[in-house]
Amino acid sequence: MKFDEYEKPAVTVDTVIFTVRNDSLQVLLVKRGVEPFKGNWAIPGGFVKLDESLEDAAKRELKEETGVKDVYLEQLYTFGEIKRDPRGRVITVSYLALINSDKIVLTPSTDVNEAKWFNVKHLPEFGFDHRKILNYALKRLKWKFEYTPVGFSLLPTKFKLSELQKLYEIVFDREFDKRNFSKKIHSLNFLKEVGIEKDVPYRPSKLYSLKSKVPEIIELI
Amino acid sequence: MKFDEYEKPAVTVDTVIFTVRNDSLQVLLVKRGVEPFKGNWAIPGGFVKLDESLEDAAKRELKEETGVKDVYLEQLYTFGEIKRDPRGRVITVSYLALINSDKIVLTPSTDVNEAKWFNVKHLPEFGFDHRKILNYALKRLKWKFEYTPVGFSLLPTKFKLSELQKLYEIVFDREFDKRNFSKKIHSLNFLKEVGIEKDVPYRPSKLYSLKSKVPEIIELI
DNA sequence: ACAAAAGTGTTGAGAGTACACCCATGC
DNA sequence: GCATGGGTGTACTCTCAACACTTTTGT
Repeated sequence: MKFDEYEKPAVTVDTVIFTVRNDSLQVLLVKRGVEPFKGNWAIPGGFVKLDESLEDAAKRELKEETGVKDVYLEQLYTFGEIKRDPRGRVITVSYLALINSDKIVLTPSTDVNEAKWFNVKHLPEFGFDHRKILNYALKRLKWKFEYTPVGFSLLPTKFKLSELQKLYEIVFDREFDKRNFSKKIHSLNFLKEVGIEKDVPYRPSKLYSLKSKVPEIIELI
Repeated sequence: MKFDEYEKPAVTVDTVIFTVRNDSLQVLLVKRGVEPFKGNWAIPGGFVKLDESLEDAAKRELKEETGVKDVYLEQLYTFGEIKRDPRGRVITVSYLALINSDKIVLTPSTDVNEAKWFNVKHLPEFGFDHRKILNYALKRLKWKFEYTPVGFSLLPTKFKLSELQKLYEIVFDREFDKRNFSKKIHSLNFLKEVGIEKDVPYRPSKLYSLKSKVPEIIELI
C-alpha cells in the first residue's frame, strides 16, 4: 500500500485527569456541546494535530482545561474498535494525568465548554466508551500508587506523613494503620526531613519532602 | 474542528511476536523490502484498515506472518512522536504476541518478504524506533511472566513441571531452584495432574495442565 | 487541664530462599 | 548397575499485619 493513498482513521487523545480534593478522589469531565451525546459528560480530549506528538496533544488539552502544566502524565491504552464513535472511525489514545488541586485554575465554564470535577464514587452517565476508559484509568491509578512514588505529585513539596497517609486512604478507599504506614515509608528511605509545622494547636508534625533520586518502581503498600 | 476536514496521521499496528525455541527466547522480524531502511530488519506490522479494529489488524498481520491464529495477544503502547517515520506522520500501536513454537508455520520467505526468528540476546540493528518498541515489549513480557499465567500459552496443553521451569529460566535468563519452583507452583493451585510420561529412560514425570479457572493476576516468581 | 494530632515498638504468621538426597525407569 | 531426570523437606530470614499508649502543642 502506498503511504499517501491510504485512507486514515481519525486519532484523538483523551486525558483522564485526577486530583484529590475535599477528601475525595475526583476526575475532571467536560459537558459535550455538540452531537453525538450532546449534553453528556465526557473525558476531555481532542484531535491530534499533525505537528504535535501524542503527549504534546495531551499536554495542550490539559493546559486548556485546567490551566496547569508540569503535571504527571502517562499514556494508558489505545481504544480502536470500529464503531466506538458514531461519527466515523476514531482511534483514541488515552492518558492519565495527576494534578495537585492547589495548582488548578479552572477556566470559567461557558455554556459550550463546561468542565466539572466529579467524585469518582458518583460518576454520571457517559457517551462513547468513556466509562471503559475511566475504569481502566482508575485501575492504573491504583497500581501506580501501590508500586511507584507518583502519589507525591498530588502533595505540596513539603508535607506531613499524615497527609501522605490520608492521600493513600482516599485513593484506596480504606484505612491504613498509622504505625505500619510510617514504618513502611521510612524503610523505603526516600523522604528527607525539611522542617516542622508551626502554629498548630497540637503537637507539630515533622515536614518531609521527596529525595531527588527515587526509584521508579517500588512497592509502597 | 469539523470531523471530516481534519488532516489525519497514518496509523499502523506493529506486533512483537515472541516464542521460545531451542532453549532461547526469540522474536520474529521481517526484512524491509522498501525504503526507508530497506534491507534492515523490522518488527512486522502494517496500516490499520478502516473496517478492522486495532486488535483485528494485529491478528491479521500475525496470521500473514506466522500462519497462526488463537495466540496470546495484548496491546503494549502507542508511539506517536512526530518524526519517528521519515515518510510522514505515523502513529504506531504496538502489540505483544506469544506463540507456541510447535504451532508455527512460517510462510516461506521470498526476496521481498523475508521473515526470521532472532534470539533476543543477539538482535540486529533496527530502523525507526523499533529498538525502543522491542525493549518495551521485553519488559512487559517479563512482567507478565512474573505476575500472570501467560507463560502457559507457550507450552503444549500437557506439560511437565520441568518444562515449565525451563521456560521461566529462559525468559528470565537465570536458574531457579527446582524445589522452590515446584513448591511455589503447587501452592498456587491451578495445575491439575493429567497423566504420566511414557517410554523415557528415567523416572517418568507427572504431566499437568492448567485448570480452567485461573486468576489473571497472580504472583508467580 | 483539655483537645487534637504526632510519634513510636512488639509479636506472630506467612512467604521467600538456600540447600542435598533418594527414586523410578530404560538400557 | 548405571545413567538420566523426577520428586521431595527443613531451617532461616524477612516482610506484613495487628495492636495502644505517651508526647507535644495551643487555648
